[in-house]
Amino acid sequence: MENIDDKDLKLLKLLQNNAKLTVKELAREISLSLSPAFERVKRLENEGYIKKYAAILNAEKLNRGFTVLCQIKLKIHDKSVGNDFVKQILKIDEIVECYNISGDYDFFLKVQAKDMKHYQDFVFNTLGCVDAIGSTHSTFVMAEVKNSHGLNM
Amino acid sequence: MENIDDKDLKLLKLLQNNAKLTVKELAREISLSLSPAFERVKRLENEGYIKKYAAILNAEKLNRGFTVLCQIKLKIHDKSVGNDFVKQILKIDEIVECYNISGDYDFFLKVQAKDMKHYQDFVFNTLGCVDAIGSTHSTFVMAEVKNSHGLNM
DNA sequence: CCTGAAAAAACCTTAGG
DNA sequence: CCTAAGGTTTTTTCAGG
Repeated sequence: MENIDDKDLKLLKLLQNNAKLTVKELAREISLSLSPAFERVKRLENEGYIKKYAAILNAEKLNRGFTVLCQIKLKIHDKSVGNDFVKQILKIDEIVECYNISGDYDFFLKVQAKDMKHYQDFVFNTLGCVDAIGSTHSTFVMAEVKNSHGLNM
Repeated sequence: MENIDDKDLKLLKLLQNNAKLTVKELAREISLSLSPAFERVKRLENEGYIKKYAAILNAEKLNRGFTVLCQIKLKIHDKSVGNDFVKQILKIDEIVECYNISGDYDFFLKVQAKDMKHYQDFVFNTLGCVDAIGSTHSTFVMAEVKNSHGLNM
């Protein structure tokens, strides 16, 4: 893994916050001229520091403003059941994140639904069809206090 | 709130996945010519469907690949303590997300640290200095199974 | 690492259908 | 909604220090 300096880090911060900044603007921010700034951005992209550029969408306006944190226990802890579970999780749109976790539960899901009614339907009719699931525990998000959409550096 | 059609939805999906697509490419994908495609994107931006454009960074390469889900109970449940807590949370870099939640705990944090050692230091020296906190419970992420970095539509 | 120039591409607007 | 044109800006490359 290669090294990055303060200017690279600043570029990453700036682009994380606003991917539409032009090379000219970035160059000014890091006190370099256009060419080296451009080269740095390309290097950060090529070396994988920047995974991709994405539009951050408004979940509320797209009927996905109801966030639930859902913990899951598998019925049986073997490889094939786990693989089966993962395969199904990947196909479910409401699940935006899934982590294999330590503790009493096996998986942690972040679910984005329209509202409580939608979530109930999701639990019964979507999760309910995932055979590997033993039990679930839902925690409801009442308010989003902080969401950096990335790293704070 | 205005309505969006299938083409708008497709634009949002495409841009969520890759914000660097040109208007020409987007136009081709939704089978429209350049001008209306351009107008649609601007409309989606202006009406707030697109909150911003961001570079998605590689947490691993930036020494933030160790993810912990941390639940927090406040000492006292009054407005000033809550506000105080929130104000401090916003300033802590390792905390990338924070939600006010239902259930036994009051807040849910997603923490990105370098490694366990860094996390331990974070719990003792950073969270340890947040006066409002009554108790914490850490759940460690062993593997990221799914992360859409947005909505699945 | 830098400056500066310049080609190529994309953006954005406007006019007309 | 479309095409087409044209100015502006940005991207990208390249020569030379």
